[in-house]
Amino acid sequence: MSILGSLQKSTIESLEALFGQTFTEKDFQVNQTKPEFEGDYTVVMFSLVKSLQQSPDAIGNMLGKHLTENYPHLFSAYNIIKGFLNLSVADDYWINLLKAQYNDICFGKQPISGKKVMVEYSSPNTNKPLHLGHLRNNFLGWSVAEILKANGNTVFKSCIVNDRGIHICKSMLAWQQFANGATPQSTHTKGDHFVGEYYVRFNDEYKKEIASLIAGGMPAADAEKKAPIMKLTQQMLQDWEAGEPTVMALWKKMNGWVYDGFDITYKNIGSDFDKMYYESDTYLLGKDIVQKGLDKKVFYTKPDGSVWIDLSADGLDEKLVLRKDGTSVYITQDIGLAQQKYDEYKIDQSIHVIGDEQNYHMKVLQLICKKMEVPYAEDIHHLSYGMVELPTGKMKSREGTVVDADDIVAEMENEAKQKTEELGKVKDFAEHELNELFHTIGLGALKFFLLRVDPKKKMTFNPAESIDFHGFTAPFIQYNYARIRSVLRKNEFLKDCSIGTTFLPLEKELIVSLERYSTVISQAADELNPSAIALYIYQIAKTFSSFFAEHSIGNAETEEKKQLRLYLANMTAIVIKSGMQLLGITVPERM
RNA sequence: GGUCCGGUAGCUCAGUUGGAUAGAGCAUCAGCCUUCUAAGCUGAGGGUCAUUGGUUCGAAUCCAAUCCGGAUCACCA
Repeated sequence: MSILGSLQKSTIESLEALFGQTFTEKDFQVNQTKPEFEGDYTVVMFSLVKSLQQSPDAIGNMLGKHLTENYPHLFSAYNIIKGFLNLSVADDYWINLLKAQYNDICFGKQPISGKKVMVEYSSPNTNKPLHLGHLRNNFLGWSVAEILKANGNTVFKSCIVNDRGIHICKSMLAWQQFANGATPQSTHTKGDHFVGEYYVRFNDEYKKEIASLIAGGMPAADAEKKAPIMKLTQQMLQDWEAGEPTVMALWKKMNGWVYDGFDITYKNIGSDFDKMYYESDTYLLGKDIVQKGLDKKVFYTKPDGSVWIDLSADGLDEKLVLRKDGTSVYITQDIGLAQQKYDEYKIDQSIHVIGDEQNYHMKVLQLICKKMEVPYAEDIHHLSYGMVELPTGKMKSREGTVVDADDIVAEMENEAKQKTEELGKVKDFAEHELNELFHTIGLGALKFFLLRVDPKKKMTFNPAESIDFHGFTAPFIQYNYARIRSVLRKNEFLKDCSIGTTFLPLEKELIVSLERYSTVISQAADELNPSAIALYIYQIAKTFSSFFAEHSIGNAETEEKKQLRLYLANMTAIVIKSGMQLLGITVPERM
């Protein structure tokens, strides 16, 4: 049990013994003690005043006395300042923790609980390459999956590929009309980028046609519908749905190019999936559920034959679930896919990593599932994250104003290369080791940059300012890991050597922080928030960095001190490596 | 217009179910490499927590109103 948990438990027991009243851990607050006061953890008395009918200081005195007397293995001293009971945790406690856990690579993680969770993330379209916004999604989804695993869940990572629909036909049509048979191979272009160019080309041509129609006197709204290239695209979609062979062949060919490109990108950024869903397989799902909903009178039919749900009583609007021609819409597929995931994996929770622009859509999905009374309705969770914007505003693939995923990763690696070469510390590395290091540092910096911010907040990325490698960044953390590893290579652990009984302030700060790891993991899992991990690991690295500058490990005053510091350094390395892994970031042995 | 999200130092962000004198990084300034990696360390300056009112022992945090920014409300996905 964590020290926080032990403190809560012993406080509850003490209050019961002292006052004969039963409390839970929610009835009082426990904080880390501020550095300006003596102690490690603080119990705030005020919330107990009402039910105990005593002054905060009186309760604090009794509680502090009782805790130190009855739990001497946990608490060694206490003081009370203005209603705050500051408790000093016994040095023995930390020494024992250090001895037991300093080399445990599973430290902080929970055993498997049996709970099954699916995390759906990434969800690319097959008409354009991934951009910076997708990277935020990918890093978030992957990290949340790892954090949930660390918290004992069995996790399935899934991906729904938007591989059909009018937007896919746009790039197909543009290729058909303008490519003259060009291929990724013939142009030496990565497949997803190649197809993306035709998606942009479509929109350029479309705009031109609209402009000339308007110039000819047609109203703008009509021009958008009547542009010849759009008419052809709509025809192509109908042909696709009819399974017309040449369209199907073109579709398969171009999607194949895109998948070849995605494979490279996913491999490069470390995304992987246990299950791929394709919209071309799932877009008809959900229709039979709509029928059930009609039977249950959850849905209703309008005179033209279209099917709707009225959510106005829930503060939303009427929502279409089936077109008048009987074809399904976006939400219909999601209803069907949710059912399929549940049937296939018997999951207890389904997490959808989707941008906040779809908050409304996900709310509708959850509501429909509830009204349909499906068993998994309460377990659909939308992990909503804010958009990544440029200083000039939103990124738009259609207009080509995006920060491309492959480009930004390459730039970061290049940046890492430059800085590494300037410092000149790894001149003995072989070329493949150097490339691996640049990848580790560059991609790490990018992942950390995107993950350190609360997911729900939108963020601005300024391409003119390079992402930092100093301060609250992955390279800083990686650097501290490398320093620890260097020290550990140069010094030996002695078997059966005492590590002393006391701590200097910075040693103490480090072990107290390390102990919190499990609490931080479970908090991050509850909140589905990797930034909690990022913040914590940075704080660990910072504390170690101060410690490292202040105290020598190899030349410690005594052998006991040296051993203590080696234990501390080793445990710090393990927590840093473990925590960074939860963010999808690797740490180098040297840099 | 309805609904939802956000507004904390020049910039980017933390700030636990309300708690002690609101914290980091970047940038600026001043120090620190002859010893374990200076991608570092130490220190300084920098705040009307958007505004106003309320709730109470106590509010950046909760409530109400207002201002500003964003998302969304498609027979698109």
